[in-house]
Amino acid sequence: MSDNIDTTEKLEMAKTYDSSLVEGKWYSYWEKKGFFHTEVNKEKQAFSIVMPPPNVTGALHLGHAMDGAIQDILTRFKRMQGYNTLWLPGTDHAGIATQAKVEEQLVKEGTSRKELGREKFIERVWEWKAQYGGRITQQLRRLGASCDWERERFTMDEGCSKSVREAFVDLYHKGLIYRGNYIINWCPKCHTTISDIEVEHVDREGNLYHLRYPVKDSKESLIVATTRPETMLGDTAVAVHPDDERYAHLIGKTLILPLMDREIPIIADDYVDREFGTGAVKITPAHDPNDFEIGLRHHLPQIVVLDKEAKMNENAGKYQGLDRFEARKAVVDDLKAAGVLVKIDPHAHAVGECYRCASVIEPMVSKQWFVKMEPLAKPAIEVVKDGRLQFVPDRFDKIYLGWMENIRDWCISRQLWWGHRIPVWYCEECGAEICSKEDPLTCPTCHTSHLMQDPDVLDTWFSSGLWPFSTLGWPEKTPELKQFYPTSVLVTGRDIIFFWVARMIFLGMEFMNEVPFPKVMIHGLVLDAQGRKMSKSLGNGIDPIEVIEQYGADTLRFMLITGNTPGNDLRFHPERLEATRNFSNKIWNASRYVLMNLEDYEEGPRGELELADRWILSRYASTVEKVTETMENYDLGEAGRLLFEFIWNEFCDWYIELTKPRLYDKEALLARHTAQSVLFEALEGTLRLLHPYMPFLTEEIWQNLPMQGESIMMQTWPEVPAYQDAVAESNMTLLMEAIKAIRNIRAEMKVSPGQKVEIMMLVPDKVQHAVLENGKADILKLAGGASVELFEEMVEKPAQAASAVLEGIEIYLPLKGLMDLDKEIARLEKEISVASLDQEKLEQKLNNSGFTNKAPADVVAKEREKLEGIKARKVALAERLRELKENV
RNA sequence: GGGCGAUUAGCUCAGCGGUAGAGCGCAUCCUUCACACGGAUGAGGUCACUGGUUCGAGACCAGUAUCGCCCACCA
Repeated sequence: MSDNIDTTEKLEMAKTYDSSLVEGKWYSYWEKKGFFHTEVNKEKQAFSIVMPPPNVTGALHLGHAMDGAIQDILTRFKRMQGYNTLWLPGTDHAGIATQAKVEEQLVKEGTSRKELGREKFIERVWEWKAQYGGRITQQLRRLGASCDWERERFTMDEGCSKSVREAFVDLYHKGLIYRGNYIINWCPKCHTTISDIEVEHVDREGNLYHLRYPVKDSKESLIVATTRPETMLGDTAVAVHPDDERYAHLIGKTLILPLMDREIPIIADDYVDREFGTGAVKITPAHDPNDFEIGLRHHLPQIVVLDKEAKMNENAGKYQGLDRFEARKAVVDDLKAAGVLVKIDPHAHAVGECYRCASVIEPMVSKQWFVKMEPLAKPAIEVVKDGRLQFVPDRFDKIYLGWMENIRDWCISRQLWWGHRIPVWYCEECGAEICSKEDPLTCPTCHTSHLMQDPDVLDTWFSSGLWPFSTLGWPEKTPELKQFYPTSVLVTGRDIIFFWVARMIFLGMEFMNEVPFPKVMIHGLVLDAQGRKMSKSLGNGIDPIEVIEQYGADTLRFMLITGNTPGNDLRFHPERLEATRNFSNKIWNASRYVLMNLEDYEEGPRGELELADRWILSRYASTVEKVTETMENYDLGEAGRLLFEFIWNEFCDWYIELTKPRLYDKEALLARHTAQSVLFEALEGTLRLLHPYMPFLTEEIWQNLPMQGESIMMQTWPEVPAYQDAVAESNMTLLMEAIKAIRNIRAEMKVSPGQKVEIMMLVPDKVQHAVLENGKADILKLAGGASVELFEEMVEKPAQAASAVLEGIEIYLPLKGLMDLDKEIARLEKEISVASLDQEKLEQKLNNSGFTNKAPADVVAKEREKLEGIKARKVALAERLRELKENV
């Protein structure tokens, strides 16, 4: 036990649970005791999860909180089940985001990245990381995350960097990484390329400009339609469909490109859609992905007309220096003046925007590094198809496969400074390209030392794609890698399936020749109350830390996990926080009750179990079984719901109430001890079941129970006890039904709560009779009776009495002078009509020979039984009604 | 242009082949020694629509509508 944490302190018996008083205490206790840490242990089966590394620049948001809660629940669950459990945390260097953050800071200081220079700048980023990078991991601790902080990793730490280097060099030598001039997505604001999935397509209102290009040496002309007239400056052809009769005679002819006075050919290509626009497309190979492809097919020149700022460059003639949107206006004006502009139609189309800064992306031909995807995608597709890797829920299989099957090469070079530098050097003397794990000193070809490293860094996702094994020591064959790879399950949001999950799968297959995880548990997004994504620009974000401070981490966790189904988005409703907090408080108070009555508890054999004891133990056993099963199936919401129901509706509402007479009777030693013992067992076991969901609350309570052991989190997961007792469950149901019926009459007849009434019950069935006879005391207490009298038969039924008719049982509350007879008559009539409806439906069903012939025999028998019950009940009700009417 | 998800009580969501459920909200009552962040009782649903499969369908199939989200090179 740690010096500054006193866990022997007696439970503060406050009526309301105050999470803020206990959460910090327990977290540092767990961490100091080393409960989160795992060593390799070949004797035990492993369970491992790698945490999706949040950006170092980030602050915890509700998405992280949900993601973390799920992983922590699974981790705590498996740890208690006895697995050698590792939840490996870490953060991501997040190239663009981090660089931008530090650049912002530099601007405030009146300097800039360029002024500082590359080396100094990177130093500054590391300083920044040292200072602020721990925020998000501290926040994860607030959530209760039981990850192994001793193994915390960072995508740019030494080990991960070594993995990145290894992976790059290996892929390079296999020919799976190449450099070349291709069309890429350029962000003019971030000044870097971004990959295809980092481009967000947004529908925008724009125009379709129709331009007339004159045919050389002819009076004819060709009208093309374009949404981006300024790119005409880089046109190197116009394409028409090969079978388009309108233009067949023009194919092979030459056009004069207006404004530029350049000659460009008319070519034929299948790509052209005859229906769209005029059926003639201007081709700008350097600035459009399709045009680029067409350009390759027809060997067209590529004329880049934009620079890195998306301003027109020297190839744009007099437009040089204009921003692309200014250039558009200028070009359109000039085209209009030249009589080339035929018309402008409004036209909505998708514009690519930078996922980060929302600038319009410029497709551009540029020399970049790419990962060749086809060979890597193949095994990554197979493992999902043959089930070696499964998405939970499985509908995400299709989404993943659809993407993987249509994947294009991955542009991995970024024009940033913060990130993993591309391990390629160019010889300034002979032009040789050297890719190596060790920094080369001389050129292997010409042996000079004039080498220059490629200035670019790698896409952040390249390093996170190696995360499941780079964090375990790869490329070294470490014991950790051996025990914990493949990891057991990956938990992440559906928004990064392509960015991250897919990359881990194909990189895992390539380097480990094994899936990185057999299961991927995909959860939805946390939306605001209106169902919108939470975002900075909308200002609708909720800070999980504020929620934790107000309601407690347990409440936040439970709320985020329950109330929806796996894979679906969750709307954030503050009212649900209150409801969940009330649940925490309910558990707290139920435990208070148990603890208050456990002061003199000593272990020892129980006396005879009462019905309620057998019932709650049976219900507890069934809860252990179902909770375990649903958790094994990753259905955490359902398991949470089961716990909620058991704790509140069964343990609190019924069992606790039923133990009171025994607990408050200090004379009945054995009976009291028995109740104590059962209460204790059910509560303690339930706390263990609940611990993964509500680690702090359960620890606080558990530490106050007369238990040996350092922490609930290190206890074993409950086995299903052999307490199942169908008889007890059905007898208890009968008793509860009777009590509820009496309560109902009292409420309906407006009998004041203080008013004790005589209760008479007609119970001909011997078994039922015995059950209710034994339950007399409970009925008195829970239904507010002055006396309970049971009859096997009743010659004369009480006249002025309200009644309830259950199946086989009639209950009478003589309320002479207290009741409104008309009201009671009306009540009975209503019940009879409801019963008649039920009877009618059942009879219809049973008269249907299709049903009786084809439905399973037990279903038919059950329906018959039901009908008999209803009939008998109806007879009793009618009888009762008749008697009452006679008395009016 | 494809794909996915949602459509069930006023609200938020479970249920996924055998007579509709929870939480919140609402109504009435209750400050009894676990809890008013509570207890008791109750009201409230032709399970979006149309067909089909089945003895039987919120539940399975086909389609329609509305909303949301992904993906996509029609300039």
